[in-house]
Amino acid sequence: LTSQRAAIFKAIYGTHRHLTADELFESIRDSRRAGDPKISRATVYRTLSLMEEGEYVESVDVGRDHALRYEHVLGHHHHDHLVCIDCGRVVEFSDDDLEEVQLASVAHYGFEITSHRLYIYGTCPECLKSGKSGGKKKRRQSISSR
Amino acid sequence: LTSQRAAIFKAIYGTHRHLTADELFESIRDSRRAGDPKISRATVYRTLSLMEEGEYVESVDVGRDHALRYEHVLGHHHHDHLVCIDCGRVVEFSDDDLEEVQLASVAHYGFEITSHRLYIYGTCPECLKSGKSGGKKKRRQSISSR
DNA sequence: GACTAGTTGAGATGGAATCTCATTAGTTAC
DNA sequence: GTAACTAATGAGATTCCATCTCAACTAGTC
Repeated sequence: LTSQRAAIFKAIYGTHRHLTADELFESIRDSRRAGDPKISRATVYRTLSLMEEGEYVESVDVGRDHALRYEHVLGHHHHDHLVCIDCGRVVEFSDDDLEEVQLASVAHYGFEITSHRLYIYGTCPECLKSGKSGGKKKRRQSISSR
Repeated sequence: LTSQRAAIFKAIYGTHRHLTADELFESIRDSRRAGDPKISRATVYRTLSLMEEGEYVESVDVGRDHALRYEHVLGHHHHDHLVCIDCGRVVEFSDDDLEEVQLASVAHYGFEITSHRLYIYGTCPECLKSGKSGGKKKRRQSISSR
């Protein structure tokens, strides 16, 4: 465990935000705190891979046109995302039954399942109330990840 | 409707495979069939965006280290995707129970649900057999779960 | 101190997708 | 038929995220 790795660890476990590798890199590089070492992007990426493999962090793919974000995972539970197509609001949710049914659905294909990604799109209560839905579609939303 | 667009349309509706923009581009460029026009990558990407917006095709995100794949969507029933993170193979599946459980999971948030996307990632039986799957690929695969 | 193994930093590289802008094709007006 | 407009195209440059390369560094061992 080098001082670079410790700094990354500290940064990720010290916030509840979902950080990108680059945000992490910049925050450590620009930090004036004592003990924060010199660091390079390569090290951040390498360390995040290691941490992901060791299941200390998890990456969240917010869409093809955004960098991956990372969240710490010790003491946290898996969740999916409910997205408002009008205002872009994201709600996290989780449901163990759902997880089970998902796995059951594909069991007979013989894959070794490692992960999944579920996005549910709709209009949130606030947007429904303000009645604007049905207006302009979010052209990018359909791409789900561009 | 230009001849380029027609060629793209024809190519995508002429197969059940899930093609990447680049595969599409190459197949049209290299085609010696009469009527297939000169084409550029930019046109392919532009046309795919248009077709997606018009709901003629849908993009399938096979993972961060693979290009997006496209499938035609007219005359098809909703389905989800089971994706091999090693070879990129995509299996379509659908399960009405799963759909119901999904809706039930988020019912209490008060959203008016319009659509969803579910990708389940794993290693397909063939790749499992060829045994290479512990190797280098793992890290790139981005996940929002597990 | 010299050997070895593992880690690091800076910049080069890679791949997918987008953008720029001059050229071309298609329409309409006269 | 052709001049004037408008829209679409192609080639290559560009962007962005992520990975790779490789020389320099560190830490532990003998």
